[in-house]
Amino acid sequence: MNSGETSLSRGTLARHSGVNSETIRYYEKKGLMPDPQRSAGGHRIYDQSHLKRLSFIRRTRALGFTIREVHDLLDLVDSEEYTCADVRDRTIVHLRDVEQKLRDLQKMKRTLDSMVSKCDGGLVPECPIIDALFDA
Amino acid sequence: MNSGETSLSRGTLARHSGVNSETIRYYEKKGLMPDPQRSAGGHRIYDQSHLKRLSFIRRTRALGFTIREVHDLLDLVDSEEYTCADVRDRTIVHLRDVEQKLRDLQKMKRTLDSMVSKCDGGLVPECPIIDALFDA
DNA sequence: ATAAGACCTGTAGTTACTACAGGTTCAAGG
DNA sequence: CCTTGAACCTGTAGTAACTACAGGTCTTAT
Repeated sequence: MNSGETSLSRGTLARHSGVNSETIRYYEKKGLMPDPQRSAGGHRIYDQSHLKRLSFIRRTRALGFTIREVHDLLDLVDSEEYTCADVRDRTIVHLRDVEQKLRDLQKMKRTLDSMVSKCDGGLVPECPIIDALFDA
Repeated sequence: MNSGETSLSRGTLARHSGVNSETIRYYEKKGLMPDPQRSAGGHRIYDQSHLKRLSFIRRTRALGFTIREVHDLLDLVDSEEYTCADVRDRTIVHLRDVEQKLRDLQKMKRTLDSMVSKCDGGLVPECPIIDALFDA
């Protein structure tokens, strides 16, 4: 059995995804991760698709999306029962949000870049970083 | 008095920054916001610089940085006592993080863009969005 | 066969807010 | 000047999203 399918324990999934193993249980309870298969003794059994899903959740959370929003994004994937118009509307909301985050990060990157390049061993230059990043 | 300086109450600062007014108190307790001036009766008095700082905090938190990390970024601004090498090292750490977040967001934006453009009124197309966004 | 280590459930603690209770101050209208 | 209602004060309690622990069971390498 299990020729091409690698099965993973919760701990292994945790190590591979970078998500704390307790958090995996938490995501299951919150409905972000599906109830997985179980061994005869009750241990959770995961596969590659769970790893992808969990990595997606980790990165999306790290970008500041709430659990609710991640759930929403995953619904776009999981469900076949929305109309295309629904999906488009929901997607556009997230897209606006993503675009704003992108602009903010680009500003931040430019400022950090310029700080790094200005620093050449002396004392701290005058860095009105807040002004540069976010004018009011 | 107060010719060019507009002074702001906590509520006004909250409305202008988009940060909950209770959260302003919280940030003060955590040392992200400075102890502000007080009126004779004890009310907090803010100015334009507080507004900038608070907006910075809000956006940076929305990008998934922890309070600790925001504190760290603000330290780069506030302090004159670090050497330039210190600042550069700390900045580079954040820069790597920002660059990863940028890559993730760009992937997410591309996928959302393509979802929106594919949707033209029918049913949901097959969207293996997780695969598209984050291959394992 | 057995013992260390990973897993099980349920619960309690932490971080980052957010809301409320009970009282004081401010500022606009009379 | 006085009132009165909104906004503010402090301290504390509640929520979201984890994270850790306690006490017991299962797995797996020897």
